[in-house]
Amino acid sequence: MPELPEVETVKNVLQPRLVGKKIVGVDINNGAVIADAASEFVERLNGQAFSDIERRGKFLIFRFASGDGLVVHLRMTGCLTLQSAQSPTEKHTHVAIKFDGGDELRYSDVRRFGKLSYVESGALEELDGVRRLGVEPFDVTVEYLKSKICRSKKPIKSLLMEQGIIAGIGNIYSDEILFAAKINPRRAGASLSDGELLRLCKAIPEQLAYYIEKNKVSFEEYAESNGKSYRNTPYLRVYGKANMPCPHCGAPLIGDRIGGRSYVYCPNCQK
DNA sequence: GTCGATGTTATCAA
DNA sequence: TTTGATAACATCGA
Repeated sequence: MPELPEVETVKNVLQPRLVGKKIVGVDINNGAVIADAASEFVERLNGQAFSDIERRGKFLIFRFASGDGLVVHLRMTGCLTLQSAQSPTEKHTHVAIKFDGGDELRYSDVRRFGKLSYVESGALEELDGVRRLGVEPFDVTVEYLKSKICRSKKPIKSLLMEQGIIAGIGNIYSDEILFAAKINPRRAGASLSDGELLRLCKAIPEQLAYYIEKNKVSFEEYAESNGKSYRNTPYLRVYGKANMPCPHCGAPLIGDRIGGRSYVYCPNCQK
């Protein structure tokens, strides 16, 4: 499900409620979502106290007072909620991290693509995936972007989704970014002019910041929807809107596929 | 019942 | 080098 704006929402919702909480137990219903052995995972989490939450790309990094950490990637359908231990559990809840106050952090994931990894202090950045990430979208410069894509024949949409170039952009927001920058998703990276690179470089942080803002939800609202309350989808301009009128020029938006991923663009506005 | 698609990513073959 | 298929898995809609 989530790309950077949604992961940012999860972080913002959980942060104030989670920091300071001490783990008194861990229930694992399905060890498939744990990177290492389940028993070891439980043992190491026990007694840890949360000190902070960070987001890096689409990864959530929970820091403990001990210096160790818990790294979570939600992939397609992963979901984290903080709930009372008494509240009914969803069908696909695989892990429950229990606190002394009687509530628990639950990880549910219908398709089980997501992963939870316990990481020792100092080894956080070396975790596979995290280690290979490119810059955060808010730190992209024209020079950086140019250096990464100017020799590539790959479609710019695919390049935007490469986590090793820019961390956090997926299928939805690559469509939205390219629409905002008025660039055809199929254009080869190497074919972009300096002017187009500039537009792209501006659109990347602007679009993500816009959708983070539109996605702000209260803790209660988030909990109520079992962590599925992503409120920014009504504001999407092209993703999932094939055949509907372009919000800019009114021409019908076109749906197509690149490398197995569907995308939508306006043939009139995006050259 | 079947097929295709779904917001992710690692890996492998051509 | 790069592109596409595949695999992990469950669910939904046509």
